[in-house]
Amino acid sequence: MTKVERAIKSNSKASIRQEKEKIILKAAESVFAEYGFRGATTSMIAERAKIPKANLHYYFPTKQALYRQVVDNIFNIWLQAADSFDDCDDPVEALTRYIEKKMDISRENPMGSKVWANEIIRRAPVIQDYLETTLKDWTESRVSIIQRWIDQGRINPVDPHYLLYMIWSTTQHYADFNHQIETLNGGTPLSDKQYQTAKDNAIEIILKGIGAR
Amino acid sequence: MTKVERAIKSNSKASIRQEKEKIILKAAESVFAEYGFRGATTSMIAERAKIPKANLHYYFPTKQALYRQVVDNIFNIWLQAADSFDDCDDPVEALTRYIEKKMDISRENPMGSKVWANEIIRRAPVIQDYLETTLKDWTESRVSIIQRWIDQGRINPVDPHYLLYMIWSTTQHYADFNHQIETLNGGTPLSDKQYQTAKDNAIEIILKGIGAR
DNA sequence: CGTTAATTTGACCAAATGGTCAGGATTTTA
DNA sequence: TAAAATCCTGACCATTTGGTCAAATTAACG
Repeated sequence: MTKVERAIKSNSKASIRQEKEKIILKAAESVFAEYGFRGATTSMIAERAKIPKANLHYYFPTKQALYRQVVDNIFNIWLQAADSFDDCDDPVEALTRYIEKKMDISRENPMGSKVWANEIIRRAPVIQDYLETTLKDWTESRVSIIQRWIDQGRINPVDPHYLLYMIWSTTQHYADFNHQIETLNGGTPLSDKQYQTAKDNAIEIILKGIGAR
Repeated sequence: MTKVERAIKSNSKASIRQEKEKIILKAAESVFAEYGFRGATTSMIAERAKIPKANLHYYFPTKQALYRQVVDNIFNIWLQAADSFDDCDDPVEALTRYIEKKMDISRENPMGSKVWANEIIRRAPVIQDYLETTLKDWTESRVSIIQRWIDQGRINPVDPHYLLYMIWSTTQHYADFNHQIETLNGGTPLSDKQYQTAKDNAIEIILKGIGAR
């Protein structure tokens, strides 16, 4: 009995679409992550989702539409992490939380991060509007917060932009380059303990690096 | 008079191959950077090199061969940066030099960095052997050096691997994600001055972060 | 039930793809 | 200058690609 068959059993037609879209999106995410938009093929995605290609096109009429959906989901996850920066006015706590959250996302959703990386490398044909609006606004507001910390003498004077880039790159590296890290780790993925150490090290170096602790 | 025509003038048949291969490789690098191996097409590369596709296939019989050549060139650049880590036993100077060199490479050769990123994201189908031999050996030897610094109390105890990953990610981010950075910078690339600041910030935060200064 | 609506899929298509090739142009060499 | 070697390219080809469609299957509902 397949997942879909089980879905049919449990809730039938109503949930079959929901269930299948989820399966397709997951398959699509991993194929887009690995090959980028152009390099990905709808038959690869269909194969990975274990459905005929024609069925895939029943749910998502075009490759574009499917890709768009995948990217939207990723952006929502990104926004989740963004929230963890709020909530707190203390630089140590705010940055610790943010870095932790981003590291967790890299571990739990590496494919999403890779799709994002591919998008940016291709000069963001699909998400350019996000970058210019949501991302830009969020960044500017965070830059202000960090600048205030600097003005208050709570952290050293560094350009907040480059601090953010450092956090983004360091954390996302564990998703985008996990294959390289795995290879250097003797061919096995980082254990939970190793990953915790990586996380601690990242937080430690960055916080100490800006004189926050 | 085209570049090639000039090449013919200056040295003729002997250098024409050399000259054209360079043009093709440069075009190929930028297309592979943008679309990955699968997503790139030989006609796109030919178009960007301003030659007929058949001519491209005269110099590089297959897309694979062309890609291999591009990746080899990039790896050589990588090795260049690797050298700058040697020469010196002082952590501050060695790391400063290394980070500087990597930042310079990101600025001067962003396409190469992107091809590398694509390769890793694709699980290194072409360069896996490099990762397991050259990169692994280099990394292990650098890890030993860093560990010695720690044992000597010259820097704080951090896992050297994660320190290296941080350096790689931070520096390469300025190449791989330069479009995002540009967008957040108001649509214009970082000026030389801004780039210098980014470089200084990266060095400052990392060195202070590990207690080296 | 039986009718309607949603889902599934094999067969198909036009366009794009990596690559070939014959024959022409240019340069080198004897 | 002749012929050998290298370089160039329009036309071509088999395969792959994104996407369609009609017909079949399954579920929903009165």
